[in-house]
Amino acid sequence: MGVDISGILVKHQTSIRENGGITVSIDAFNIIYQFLSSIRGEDGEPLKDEHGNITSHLSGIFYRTATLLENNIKPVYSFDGKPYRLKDETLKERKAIKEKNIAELNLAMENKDAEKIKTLSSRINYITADIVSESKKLLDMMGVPWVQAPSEGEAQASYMSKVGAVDSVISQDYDCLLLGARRVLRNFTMYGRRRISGTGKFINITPEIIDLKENLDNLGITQDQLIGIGILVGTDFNPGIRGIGAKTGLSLIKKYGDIESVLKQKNKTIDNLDEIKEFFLNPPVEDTGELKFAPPYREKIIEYLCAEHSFSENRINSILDRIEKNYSGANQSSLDKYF
DNA sequence: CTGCTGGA
DNA sequence: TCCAGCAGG
Repeated sequence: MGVDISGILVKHQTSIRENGGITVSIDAFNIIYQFLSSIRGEDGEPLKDEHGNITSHLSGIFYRTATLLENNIKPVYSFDGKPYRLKDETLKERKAIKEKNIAELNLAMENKDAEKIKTLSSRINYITADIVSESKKLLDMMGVPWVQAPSEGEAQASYMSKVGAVDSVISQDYDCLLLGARRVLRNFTMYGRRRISGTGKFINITPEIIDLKENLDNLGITQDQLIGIGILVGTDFNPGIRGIGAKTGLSLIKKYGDIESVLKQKNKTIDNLDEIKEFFLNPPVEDTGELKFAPPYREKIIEYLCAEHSFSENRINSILDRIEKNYSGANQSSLDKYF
């Protein structure tokens, strides 16, 4: 997914603890999609409340956000607006369906459920307008700000790190670096072992931090050249040049100076090259005002998650207790002011 | 994905 | 006490 320039990047192992106090941006659609495909019950379906409404996104957002807040990390969620004009909607949709089917297929294979494997292709999940509005509503109740990106949420999230509105972007995608994010945190809330899909094997996952300036200095290239490497390798907007991976891309860009010269030497073309470059250099984004955080509004959250959506009151209360430790100085008037 | 629990 | 495996909604 995204731009695979992993092979040329310097990464540092980090931990949630040593990042206490920072502010981070998160591409909301990206993680909601992950939650919908990975938070599932034994039947392989997303979690649902007693009325049959999907709740995997609420579960994921609540627990993920809580983990960050408990560690004194302040998240801002960036929601997709209009897709960038270069994004091929049909391809994007097919890609999403494919990814979901792969995730479900892995699950079915683990369960050795032959019948389920057959029905996979007919089951498709979309991020609906309800899922989006429910997610925003929960964030409001948790006192966590979100921004509506004019276009791609990832571009907006990266821009906030670029201009210092947040410290880092939490993302698995290296696209953020092409988009100018100063720092990217990967595997940030994962700890210990993670199952490799399909196989029964586990690998150790550790959070890592990637610093843009450090990497540009280390590689001896400019931001424009990094973008050139990314486009040669392939982005969401172009398939990339066959035979060019991150390392080859780097040496070609360093040898010839820019992507145009590389393409000329290789006698290749990339459709919409200028527009793709423009997207990474100057994507549609907006300056955000002051990001306001507030203590979670316990009664509203209990009402929403437990009464309306069948979550366990014990569980939600104990998580809220943990979050509230970071807001011990807050008083009732600040709560009233916020809502 | 993350919390919780029961067996070692 | 620890962590693998299961439950959550």
